[in-house]
Amino acid sequence: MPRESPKRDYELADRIHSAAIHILRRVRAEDRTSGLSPPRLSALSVLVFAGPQTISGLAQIEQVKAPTMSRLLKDMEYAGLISRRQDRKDERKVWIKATKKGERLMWRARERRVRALAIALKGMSKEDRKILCQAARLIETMARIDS
Amino acid sequence: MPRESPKRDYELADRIHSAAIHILRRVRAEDRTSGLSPPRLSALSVLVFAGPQTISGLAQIEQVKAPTMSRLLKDMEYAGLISRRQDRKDERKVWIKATKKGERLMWRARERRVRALAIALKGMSKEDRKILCQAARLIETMARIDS
DNA sequence: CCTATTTACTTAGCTTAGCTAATGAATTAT
DNA sequence: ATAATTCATTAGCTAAGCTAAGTAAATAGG
Repeated sequence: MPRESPKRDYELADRIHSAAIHILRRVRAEDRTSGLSPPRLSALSVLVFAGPQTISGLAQIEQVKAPTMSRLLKDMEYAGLISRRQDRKDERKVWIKATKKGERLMWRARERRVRALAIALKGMSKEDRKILCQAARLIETMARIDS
Repeated sequence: MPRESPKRDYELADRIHSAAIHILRRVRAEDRTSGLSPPRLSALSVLVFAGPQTISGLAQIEQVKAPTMSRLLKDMEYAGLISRRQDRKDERKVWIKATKKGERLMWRARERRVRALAIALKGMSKEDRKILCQAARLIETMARIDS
């Protein structure tokens, strides 16, 4: 329990928060070209990269209530991006899966999104990249620990 | 124009993006306790930490159209969080300023928000913190360069 | 075995936040 | 002087969030 220096922790947290906001702002602009809204894109992203989910499971992952997810999925199904299948054992559950079309759309969107960031990284030194890489890993670890 | 390694740039961008999402997810939960919605909190944050802005200026900073900002501010004024003053030279312009009440609310919200992150940093080694600090600085620089 | 409770999803109805289009008023350009 | 532009607002729409209430399936208790 070292508690190195509370004051600097506070400042550092502030800086990280600010940096996160700026990154996502930048990236959001790219998302608009996908034709899908951010909540739909985000839900689709889970389905594509983490596999099929039940509706309430997906709602939880996306930090949204079930009715909200239910409606998003209704529209996405209509658009041919996802498909449903009932659980064999428990007929209340509905498994949601990205369709081929949904997968293609997601990959393209992710490509654009990440490319926008990659462009910004292009001029950076090897050392700077290493720092960013390590920082990203630290944050991912941090995020996984609780919740 | 070195272009170190496009492939790894791509991966790194992906990781940073993911890290940013996780940070903001975590922090958003804190914001709910402020009683202010995220767009309002964010606009207020600009007013408190960057000083008074015109309405269209603030809209631009928040990446929102003028009518959207206009309505947000109407409600925030009603809540006593901001005040308006016409520009002396150009009577079309309206300068928006956070009130004392707005400032207090913002500081408390920021405090909670940042504290949530600071808790996660608490157990980290000096080296890890340094990496995060440098990374945050790099990202801020990166974000300021274009747009 | 039947009833009661819980769980998964949907529907209905509300609020907030985003947008565009159109308006009014002030400024700038021709 | 008039035309074009700029700043803010209003009106009216859509999307996305919520809660409350409803249906159907699964589970628990007596």
